[in-house]
Parts: sequence; structure tokens; C-alpha cells
Amino acid sequence: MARARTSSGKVRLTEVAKLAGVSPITASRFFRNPEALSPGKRERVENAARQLGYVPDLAARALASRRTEVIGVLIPSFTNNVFSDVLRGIYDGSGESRYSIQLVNTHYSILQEEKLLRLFKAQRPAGLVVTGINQTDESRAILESMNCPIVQIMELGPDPVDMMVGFSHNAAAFEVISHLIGLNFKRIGFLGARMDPRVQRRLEGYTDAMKRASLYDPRLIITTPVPTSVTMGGTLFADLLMKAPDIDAVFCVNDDLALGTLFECQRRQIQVPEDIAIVGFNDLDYMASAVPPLSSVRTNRYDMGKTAIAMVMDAIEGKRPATPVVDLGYELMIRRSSAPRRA
Amino acid sequence: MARARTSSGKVRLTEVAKLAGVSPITASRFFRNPEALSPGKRERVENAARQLGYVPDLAARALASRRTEVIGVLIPSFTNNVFSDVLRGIYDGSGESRYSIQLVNTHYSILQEEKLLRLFKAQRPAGLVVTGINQTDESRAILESMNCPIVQIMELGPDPVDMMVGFSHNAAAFEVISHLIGLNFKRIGFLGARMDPRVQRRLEGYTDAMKRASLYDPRLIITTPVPTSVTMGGTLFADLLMKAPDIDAVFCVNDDLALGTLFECQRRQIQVPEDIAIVGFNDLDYMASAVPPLSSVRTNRYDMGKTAIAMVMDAIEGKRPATPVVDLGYELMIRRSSAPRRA
DNA sequence: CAATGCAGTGGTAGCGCTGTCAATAATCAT
DNA sequence: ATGATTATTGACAGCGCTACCACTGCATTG
Repeated sequence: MARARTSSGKVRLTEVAKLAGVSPITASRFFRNPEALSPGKRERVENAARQLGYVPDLAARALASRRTEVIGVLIPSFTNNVFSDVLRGIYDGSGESRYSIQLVNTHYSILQEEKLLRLFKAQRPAGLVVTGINQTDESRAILESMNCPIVQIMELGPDPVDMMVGFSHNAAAFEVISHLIGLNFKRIGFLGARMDPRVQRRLEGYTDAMKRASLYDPRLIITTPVPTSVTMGGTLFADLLMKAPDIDAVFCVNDDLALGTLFECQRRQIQVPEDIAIVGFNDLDYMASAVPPLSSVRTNRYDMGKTAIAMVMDAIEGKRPATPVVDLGYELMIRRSSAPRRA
Repeated sequence: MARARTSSGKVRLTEVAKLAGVSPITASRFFRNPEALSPGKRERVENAARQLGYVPDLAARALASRRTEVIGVLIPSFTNNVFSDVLRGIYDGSGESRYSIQLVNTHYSILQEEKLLRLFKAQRPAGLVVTGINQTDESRAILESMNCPIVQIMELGPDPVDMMVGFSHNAAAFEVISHLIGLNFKRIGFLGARMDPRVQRRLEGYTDAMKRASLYDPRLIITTPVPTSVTMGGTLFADLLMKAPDIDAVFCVNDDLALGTLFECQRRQIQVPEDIAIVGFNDLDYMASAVPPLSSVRTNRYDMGKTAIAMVMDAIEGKRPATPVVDLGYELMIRRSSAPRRA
């Protein structure tokens, strides 16, 4: 016997089909591929669904179709401004689509990442967005066995699991240092916190540029595994001043450190850029407002999220991108904090 | 006929049960309520599950049990630092639990919120976290019909849907202004951006305090519906200076505006706090580092997220909190930017 | 004009799990 | 020792939807 409406008052597909005078299968098709219906039935189903306020049951759909409409997103931190922009892009890009985002935090741990990937695999996500290219071998194997579109974001590398959206942190840092060297700065300090893989690559870019100009000196490099903050910027800078009092410029791996450095300079009456130049990374809003305005590297974080999720969604629907690796680039924003040095 | 292992190679509960020598139902119970099994079978099922690498199929579980282990979270913005802290609390608090977070962005639109609530309702979430207390009547009705624990966060109000975690924005602003008035500041400006309900309440607190001291003057209030940013802080402050050149203090509804104001003061050679005092709101990390250190209102954003999600999870499991409304309070962080006025 | 193709539609049979309730075994009170 | 109660377990019948395949009727083809 046909079941009456379910106890929870939920409208089922069967009821929609009955009202529209079609079979449940036809009604089901309407929601998945309306083009397949004849215009008449399409309209009838549409009206019936609206009239009854029908909303498909995702659990039943997932069970019956053996796939979900969930896109998993693994990011290493919520604290970081960088990721909040990426996330905004991801959520904006997926907001009106049928896909929902399942967000998890790896806390910068590749073991945690591996564990989360295992969990994701069991739920057969429709697609996946993972941060970075430094997965464990095991994680890599899981990713390759997942049989769904995957985008690695934040950076680029030689061997994508599937697709990639990012930019070269190494090249960006190299360019920053080259810019400073071109302006005749010689004792250029490096401040780094957290030291995740992206930050490591910026350090490599710094090191390459300094060595190439024969300016490399390990005493100029101050790093800490501790998470980044404005306060930490001041602390690291103070440390740098102690170890290398003759510095004439500082490259900070992110803008928080740069702002902390600026404040520390103000506190010590150090003139920026006359005494010391400052360059940050990411170009957050406040860099242009600071006094003096702080140079930085503009990165396309929002676009990165938006592009990545669009690529995943397209790939799920069979539209593979022409180029699986997208370089979103970066832009040096030169401001007064790294103005040319007086002679 | 009993199905062989599913094509995708997925291990089903049936296989676990067979290996353990129990019925599927008993195996199922092991995952939901291990206490109900006799110790012997419990161990047998546990071993079998581990041996086969069994992971339950959440879609099937949701369909069969007519409920999910998804907690919906509605927030109005990803851009805002405030919400990234709240989210961190929510994700940290739920990370090791069985529940997963389904995050959606209302973009500060109560209509969007209503639409999203309708969607959530159809998916029968186990619990819900919603931002604020300004829902539409329709949203309110949906919430009340949802039959799951619900926590409203960010602020407090007289008529909770279910539970609440927040603090009084009105009281916090009132206290800030009282503090400034007590320090003999008289022409206290108000800078507000975005003007969401929480910010409106801060404006009310400001207005109350100013009126009570007979210092109220609408020309001191500068607001914009545009989203907040450090740059916007400078712009609004410039506007305020034009309209009320005699101000001696500024209360900014958030720290970004306060930082922008500080930079604008630096640009114009206005001494803080000698010429103009500044107080922000939220006490982000950089407030204490700034030069001079900026006063602010410390809010417990991370705890708010963590408390809210804990309350929801407990309530789902039948442990209703003793007090459904939790006031997390705030703390005035008085720093040099609002130092006592010279006589 | 029969053979062929194909868009449109429907029937059957589950997807993997759990709610419900009945059945059994073990324990208890009288 | 008897019936009553409790702990443990299992059988059945779906949850709401869709994959798969078969079928219809109409247009196209040689």
C-alpha cells in the first residue's frame, strides 16, 4: 500500500509526481536533468513541486545515487586572514550551486590531513579542495584513489594530483628581494612565523635572491614556529635588531608581521623607510592605509578560492578545464615603506 | 540473495556483522550505543570493524534514522575577523565529535537567512547555530518548528528561540562612553560601518551614555552601510573631523576603524591621545601593539563559538544546559589611546 | 513500407542503514 | 518453584530516492 505523507510532514517526490500526474522517476529526472523532460511535463512537475514546497532529501539522493553533492575543503587554519579570503571565494563560488561545502581544519598537520582525507574518502565527496602540495605519501595515495576532481590550492608544483590553482611564493619573495636590492638595500632581514610550506618557499626565494647578490647572511633571518600575529612581528623585529643592528630593510612573510614591525619602528623612533624599509606579503587592506603606506605582495586569495571551486564544480559536471594548472600570479605593491634609498 | 561486497569496494555493516558473528542490527548498535552490547560481542564487533576498515555510510544512516549528524551554522560574513574567531571556536569544539558543521553565509541579509533556514529544515539538522536575534517572523517560525537544539550567538535578547550565547553590545558601548566621559572627554565621535544589528546596538549604547551626560550631538555620529575596513576608518574619521572639528575622542565600532583612525591621525599629525582619544571594539591582536596602544573592548569570540557548539551538542544528546542563556561578557581594555585628559 | 533510431517515460529493485517490536535468555521477587 | 522483570539480540520493513533497463510512439531511412 502506498504510504501516506510521512509523519514529519515532509513532502516526498512521490507526492509531487502524483500531483503532476507523472511517475516518480520522471519527477526525479526533473530535478537532475530538466532538459530530458518534455516541456509540458516539465512545467507540470515544476508547478507541483512549488505548490507542495518540495525539497529533495539529500540523504536519500546520496544513498540511491551512490554519490554526494558535497565538496570537501581542507585548510590548515582559520585564524589566518589569508584563508578567510580563500574561504569567502569558495563559499561565494559555490553558494548558488547544488553543491555544499564540507570544511575541515588540518591545523597545519599533514597527519591530521591524512586522517581527514580518509574520512572524506568514505563519504565519496563529489570533489575536493586541498591546501598545498606537501601531502604525505599515504595522503597522496588516498587522493589518487578518490575518483573525484581535486584542486590543490595556494601554491604551484610540478606534479599535481589533478588540478591546481596558486602562485609561486618563491618567485614572489625573490622579486621582493630583487626590488629591494635594486633600490640599493643591502642588509635585508627576513622575518617569518609559523613556517608552513608556503612560508618556507618564501624563505627560499629570499635566500636565492640574497645569495645571487652575495648579500646572504644567516644572521639576517629570524623565524619562529609560533603562529603569526602583529605582536609577534614586533618581537621578531626586536630580535632581528639585536642580532643584526645594521639592517636597512625587512621582508616580512606576511602583513601582520610587517605591521608589527612598523609599530616597533614607531616605538623606537626608527624612520620608515629612511632608516629601515619594510615589505610585507598578501597586501591586506591596512597596508595601504598605514603611515607610511607599506609595500606588500598582492595575492589573489579570493579569486583563488573562487577559481578552485569553479574548477571542481565544472570538472564534476564533466567540463575539465583546458589547463589543469592555473597560476593566479601576484603583484608587487610598492609603497613608501620601500621607497628608494637616499644615496 | 545476499549481495556481495558493493562494487565500489566499500565495506558494509553486514560484512562487519558477519565477520563478528552477530546480526547487522547488533553491529549497528555497536556504533550508536556500545553500552547496550554484552562485552563479548562488543569486542568482536569492534575487532571486525577495525579489521575491515569499516566506516559507516552517513547517507544511509541519515536516511534510515531520519536524522543527521549535521549542525548548521549561519553567519553573516566571512570577511569579518570577528566571525573567523567564532568559527574557529565552533570547528575546534566540534572537531573530535561525531557531528559535522554545515556552514552558510547569510551576507547580512535576513531574507537570505530565511531561505537558508528553509533549506536546513528540509535536511533535518541535528542542531543549529544562528547569528543574532533579528530574524524575520517567518525565520522565527521555521526555527521554532525545527525540533532541534538551536543557539543564537553574538548577542543577547529577551526572547531566545532556544539557547543563547553572547554579550550586551549596548552595555559595552555604554561603558566605553562612560569611561571616556569620566576622563573628561566631551565631544566624543562615533564611527560606524556596515551597521548590522550588533553595531546598531553599540550606537544605542553610545547614544544613551551621551544623552545621559547631556553631551549628545548627532553631528558627532558618522556611519556608513558600506562594509568595514581600515581604509574606511580613515575615511570616516576624516569626515567626522570635517563635520565636528572640535571632537576630543572617537569611539569606533570595531578595531579596523580604530586602526584606520589612528593612521589618519598620524597622517594629520594629530596626537593620540593628547588631541584625540581613540577606542575600538573587539580587541584584536594589533590593538595592544599599536603606537600608542589602542583601547578596545575585549570580546570572547572564540569562547562564544566553542560554548555555542558545546551547548548544541550537549542538547542533542539530551543534556540541556542549566541556564539556556549564557552571557560571556566583555572587558574594557584601557590603553594609552584613551589616557586621562590633561586638565 | 518495414527497419531503425531516439526522445520520452515508467517499472523494478535496490542504495546501507536503523526504528520498531518481538523473542529469547538471564535475573529477580515472592 | 513460579511468574515477572530486565538485558540482549534478531527479524522485518522500510527511509526517499535513483540506476538500470525496457518500453512506447513518432520521425527518419533505404
